[in-house]
Amino acid sequence: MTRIVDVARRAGVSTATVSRVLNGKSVRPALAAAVHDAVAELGYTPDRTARSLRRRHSETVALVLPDVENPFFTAVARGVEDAALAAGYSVVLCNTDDRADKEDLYLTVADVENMAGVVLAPADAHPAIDRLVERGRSVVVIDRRVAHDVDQVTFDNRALGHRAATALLDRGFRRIACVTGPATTSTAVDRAEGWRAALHDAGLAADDDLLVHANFRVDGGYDAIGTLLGRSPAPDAVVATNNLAGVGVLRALADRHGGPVPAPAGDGPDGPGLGVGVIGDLPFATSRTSDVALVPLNPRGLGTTAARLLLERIAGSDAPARHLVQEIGDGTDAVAPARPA
Amino acid sequence: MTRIVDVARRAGVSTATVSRVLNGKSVRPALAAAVHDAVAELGYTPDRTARSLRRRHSETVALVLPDVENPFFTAVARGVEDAALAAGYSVVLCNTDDRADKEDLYLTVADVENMAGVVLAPADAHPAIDRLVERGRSVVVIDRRVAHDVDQVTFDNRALGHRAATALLDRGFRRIACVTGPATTSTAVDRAEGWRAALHDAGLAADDDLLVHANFRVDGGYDAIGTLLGRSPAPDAVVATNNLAGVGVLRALADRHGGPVPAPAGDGPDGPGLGVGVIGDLPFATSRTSDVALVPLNPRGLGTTAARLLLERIAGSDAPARHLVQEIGDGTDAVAPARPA
DNA sequence: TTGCACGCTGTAATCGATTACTGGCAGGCT
DNA sequence: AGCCTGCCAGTAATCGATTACAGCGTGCAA
Repeated sequence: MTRIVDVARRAGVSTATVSRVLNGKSVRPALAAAVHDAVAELGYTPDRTARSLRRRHSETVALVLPDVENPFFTAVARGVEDAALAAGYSVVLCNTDDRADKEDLYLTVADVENMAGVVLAPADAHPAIDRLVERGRSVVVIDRRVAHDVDQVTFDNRALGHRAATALLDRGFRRIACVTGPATTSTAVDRAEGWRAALHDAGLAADDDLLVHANFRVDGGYDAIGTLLGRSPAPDAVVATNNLAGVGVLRALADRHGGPVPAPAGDGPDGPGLGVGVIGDLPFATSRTSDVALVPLNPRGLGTTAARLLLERIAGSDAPARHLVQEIGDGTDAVAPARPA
Repeated sequence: MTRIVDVARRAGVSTATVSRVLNGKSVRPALAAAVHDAVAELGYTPDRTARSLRRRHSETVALVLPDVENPFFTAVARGVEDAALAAGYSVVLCNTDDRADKEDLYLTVADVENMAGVVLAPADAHPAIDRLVERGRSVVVIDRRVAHDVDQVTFDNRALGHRAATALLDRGFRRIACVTGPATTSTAVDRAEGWRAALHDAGLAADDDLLVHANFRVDGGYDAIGTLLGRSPAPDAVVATNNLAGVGVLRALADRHGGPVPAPAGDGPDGPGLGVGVIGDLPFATSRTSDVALVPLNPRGLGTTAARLLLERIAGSDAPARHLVQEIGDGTDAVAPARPA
């Protein structure tokens, strides 16, 4: 292992000078050149651990997610990883299973490991990030809004719900149900609100019968179809407000009578078909998705945006906390400042 | 930040004693108790960075994967994470996109970051792990076999291929094609070999026409169906040797005539249906999977097994390199030693 | 009683990079 | 000439935990 002293000796300078050259402080050109030569000859890379000890923070960021097995979050992870890596940071991945206690654990780990920062998709509306923030660690919250005064990046969830419902309205459906997540998550609530607003805008009632608070997993969507088909009158279409609920809905329909229908007229042989709208992407769909009204998201963009904010904080920005809205149009990753609440 | 000296002062002992208590060396019980009290009162946690500097390796393991967006690998990641976390290690995730250059980069990062070890699903048969091994870092290779003398955990891929083909034979199919991955990966080759053997065992010819070397992604499976339907005589069923190729196959069939058929008799309205067998799981399938002959895997078990081996190495085991075969029966994570090659 | 061995504890060195502080030198000003 | 300023480079302190080494006390044997 070559150390900084080896480089210093070889270049005929002090370790301080080597350090300065490597960190871009001003040094006489001749010495800088000698240092660079020595570094190249010895193949020297600074020891990250020693550097972290001295600098009091590491070059690692934590990405704390409810569920890495959800393709939405894996895409987020890719985005974070891309941006972080380009800046020389590594990403450690942490799964909370949507449980506050595991989340706390990981946030503590991030703290005692002196990680440079945390990107957090919180399990509930009150993540334990205050201590981290007080200690000067950078934190960016994504996907779900929280009341804390930290940087946040979310989608315009109300607009997403509105758009999904409108797409089904445009296809001619009239009695449109909504399968959303727990009422405790802002994402679930906001998307459902958008759905409701779209129905109102179309002059239709958003019957409470038609709103199901399930969970954001496959089984939630699956079971919700059972519930909804028991309503009378039954809906003629359903909006699933996230990808996994959408998978569950589609699988339930496939198990019953062959899948979603593109328009109200298209009754299948096994009963009246349901139209389906899904907020999110279905990268592993095993059926035709052209009959589904998809409102694609841009989770990877969400990840890169969050990482960018985080890196700015790590670099020392002390601007007031920002709340960005991740744009989704056509997979670009443009970002708009949040509407004033 | 409370440091070890604070604890030492409070307990009225030296830092050496505190360290020894915390690391389980023998210390007079009275002092140990005092240290424990002080630790509890101050809420002390040792600084991992400082510890890593001194111990010359960190408490982090790298998990280097071709593609975290593939549900198979995310499940592997969960397994590794569970086991590593239980042992107090963090996991950093690295995406190689199946490219050797990115893989090299990450392996180098793992080295210069003094990571305790690496779990690697290699992009090709010759990962650059020799330098890591020489430097005494622990390495476990998973999923694909390599010629290096390191611990490896794989599935019995030949048996998997055999089983998938046999399942289709049992359903009455006779002209069974195979869509597998690049001929450069042992996994793709072995599974195809199993497919071929099953046909031979049934007294059928494994026509070269029916073996497609695609890639292990969705588009590979999708396009392969186009190729196979152009053969004459066309196959009556197809084995996809990994999950994503399976997704592609199913989606291609859905786009053409409504999906897989459970048996050769079941011609659909839009043409002769194909039977489908898939090695792997389809957690995000949006169609009925009961018509698909699934050979489920146990990627999470693969991950925990690999992590277990890795942790043993990190703890200092210098047993000869092991090659384990991950069992898949019923989702358990039992492990058998490899058959002698 | 003296000597030796053993076991526990404390002091201080160590891991490797960063950086506060000090000192030297050059150039400009009075 | 004498003084001050500013720039640059080197020395050494520093981050916090671990551990080699030394010292001390106890107990046993001669």
